[in-house]
Amino acid sequence: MHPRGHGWRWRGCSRRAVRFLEPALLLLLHHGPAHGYTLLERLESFGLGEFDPTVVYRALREMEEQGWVVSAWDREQTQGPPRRVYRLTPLGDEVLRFWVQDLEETRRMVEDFLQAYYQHVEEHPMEEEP
Amino acid sequence: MHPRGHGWRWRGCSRRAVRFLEPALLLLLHHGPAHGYTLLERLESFGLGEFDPTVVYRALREMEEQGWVVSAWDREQTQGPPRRVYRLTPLGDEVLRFWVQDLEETRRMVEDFLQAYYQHVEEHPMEEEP
DNA sequence: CACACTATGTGCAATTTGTCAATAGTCAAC
DNA sequence: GTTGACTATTGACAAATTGCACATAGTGTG
Repeated sequence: MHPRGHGWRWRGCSRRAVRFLEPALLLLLHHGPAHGYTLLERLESFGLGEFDPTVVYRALREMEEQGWVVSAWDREQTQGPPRRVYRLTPLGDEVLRFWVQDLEETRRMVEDFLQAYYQHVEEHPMEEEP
Repeated sequence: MHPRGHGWRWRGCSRRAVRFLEPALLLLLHHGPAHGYTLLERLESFGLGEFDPTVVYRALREMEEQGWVVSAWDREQTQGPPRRVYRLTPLGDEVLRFWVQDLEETRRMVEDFLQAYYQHVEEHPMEEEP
């Protein structure tokens, strides 16, 4: 059974993947330059769900505004229209390291939360309804 | 050093990959009924950062709309104006269990990401700038 | 040329989040 | 008795985020 239909909107769940988008793109670009369309595919094989192309392209353009990546047009080796090839900048590399620190902290938070949950339900296995 | 000033936004802590507010409130209410103001304080002692009161109260009202909690006014044992005491419903209890499953999945994602990162930087310790 | 696939982009509505300010009761001190 | 500090909740609106529908355009195949 799924909590939809009980008023569960699945927020935070469908949205969760989006929160990983920027760090995931930075990490993929740490492997080497790439263009949006392949990044889109690699993201999915990354364990996160599917992404709307628009969202990915937009994220890349915003990351370029921030100076985390730079892009150049590639009109050559393409099986379609020209494509924009993104490359990580030193700043982007730095930002990726900060993201990693942040995810470490997040991991601790998730673990603390889950531990608190399991410990509590262990001590209070049945909840009496008043 | 913090990446502010490099275009990194980091307002509050909103860009964190995981949002804990709702599951944390559900877990706190699993301990027993409580009103917003104390939940606000307990959230902070929970290891998560500080929360804006408005955000917490709003979350509680929305959770009530969803039927995860119910509230009643308490005009008695108060050191101030009447307060709204929230209590977890059976549905809220169920939703908490789904949140826990979701956080387990999130934990796996964070761990996979971090592992991919560390593995990659280990194999490519220095990035040459072209 | 019609069609599938590659590749990127615009624009806008809907939702979510942040913030500022308002209201209001209790208590203690002055 | 009123000023100020703390308790407690809410409203309204701006700003940011996200989803989605659609637009554009090149390449290769039958």
